[in-house]
Amino acid sequence: MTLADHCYDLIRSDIVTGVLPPGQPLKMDALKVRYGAGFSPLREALNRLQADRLVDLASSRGFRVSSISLEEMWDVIQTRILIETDAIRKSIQYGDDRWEIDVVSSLHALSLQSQRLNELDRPATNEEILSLEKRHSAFHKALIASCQSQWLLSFAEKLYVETERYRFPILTDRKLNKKRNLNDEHTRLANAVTSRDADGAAALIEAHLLKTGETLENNFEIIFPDQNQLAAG
Amino acid sequence: MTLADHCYDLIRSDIVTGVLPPGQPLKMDALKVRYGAGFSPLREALNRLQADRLVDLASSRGFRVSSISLEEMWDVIQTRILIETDAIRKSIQYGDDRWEIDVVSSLHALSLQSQRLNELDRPATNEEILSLEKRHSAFHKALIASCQSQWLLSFAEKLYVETERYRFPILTDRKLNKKRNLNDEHTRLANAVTSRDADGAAALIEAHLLKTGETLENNFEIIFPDQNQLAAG
DNA sequence: AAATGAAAAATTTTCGAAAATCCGTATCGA
DNA sequence: TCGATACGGATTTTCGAAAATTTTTCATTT
Repeated sequence: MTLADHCYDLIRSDIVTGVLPPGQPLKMDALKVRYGAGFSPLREALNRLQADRLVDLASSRGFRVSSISLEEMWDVIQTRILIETDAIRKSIQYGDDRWEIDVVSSLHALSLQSQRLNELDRPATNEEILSLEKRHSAFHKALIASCQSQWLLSFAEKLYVETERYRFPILTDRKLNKKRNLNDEHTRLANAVTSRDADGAAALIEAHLLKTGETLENNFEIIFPDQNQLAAG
Repeated sequence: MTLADHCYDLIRSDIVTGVLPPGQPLKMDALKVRYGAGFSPLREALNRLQADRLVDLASSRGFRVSSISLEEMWDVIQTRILIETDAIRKSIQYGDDRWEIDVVSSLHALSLQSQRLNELDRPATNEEILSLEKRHSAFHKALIASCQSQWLLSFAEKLYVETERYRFPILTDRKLNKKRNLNDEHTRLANAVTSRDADGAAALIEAHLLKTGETLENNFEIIFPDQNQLAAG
């Protein structure tokens, strides 16, 4: 892995976790210090992130973390529904044993960590939440992995990351209580997959994403005060 | 516009027109000479093109033009159908007068150039074909322009460019006769749009893209001998 | 006071040299 | 003969200085 790859991962993670907040200008000198790399790998990473719509680039005016808004969040959710319902149908159509096994095992990995964090008598550490998030991402990826379309997969990946920008800060906020039982929804999804029920799986994904959107909307103002409509500025 | 932006445009155009053929390794020194720029802007451009899936990057092994295949072409077409049918529905739902006018005027611009090239008693120049292609792209963009989803628009743009990789070499090959009357299909699309017929427009887009896919498939072997399955190598 | 514009400061962008890495070839030992 | 390994050239990747650009400051004019 090159330095540019490494910078890409680090900056992307900092944007998703909110360490680099929406709208934040990204000055090259500051980035150099923070990520311990020269101009070249940093600029390569930023150019990739621009293609992911995670940073904005204004000619000769540098990079900044792209803004967020409720409108944009619903755009991502709606587009995810379009992409992922199609991808899960194809995945169910083409998937083999190996794929089914991956779905089941990634679900189990996710529920183990989910359970573990639920039973904690203290707030979860950032590391524990990152591990949960990693398994959550892996499960969602597994569901559509055998759709046989590299384009759908790449779009789904980008959209997923963008939703995490809205979701991650909710996970780490200890004041918010997360009543929603995701385990149930995830299990039903995996069941639809193993019984090769394409219509059912598509409907479950859609419901799951709509519910996610509502959760994100309900917490948006609390987590991101005054961030809405920032794009208009 | 920065040098990096300019390099991006030039290299992207060279990939789409086939000047840089699929699979071609892109050596930095050669690019430096060809595009008259230093390492930095070139590498920035290549990193963006990688996100567009137009070039592949193997860690420390440099860039190469990404391969093409019939399989990949159908993946692009199928994904375009998914994205563009949804986008045109939303576009019809949200579009105002300005949008309708843009559709009509971009259709007219396209048919003017199309007519002009048809009536030529000599083969069209590369420049004339590039102008046609520009208007074709503008028309397709206009149809979905008011869908109100930046994500759909950015996906549609990337997919469109990728299809042009298969289509452009057919346009410039003087031996192939292009019987297909695109004007008719485009006019019907514009009509569906101005009569706000979402189902009709979606069906027309789908048919249009499927037909395009068939044309590309029929000409693939002639234009790209031995290119298929290159990805496997 | 507001607007203009020139000079200075801050910042981004670009360049080519230097470091790191890869790839083909030759050499060695089993 | 085959496989492993070391060498050298080719190539990519990274670095920081230099050039270009934007932003800020501040004096001057209207």
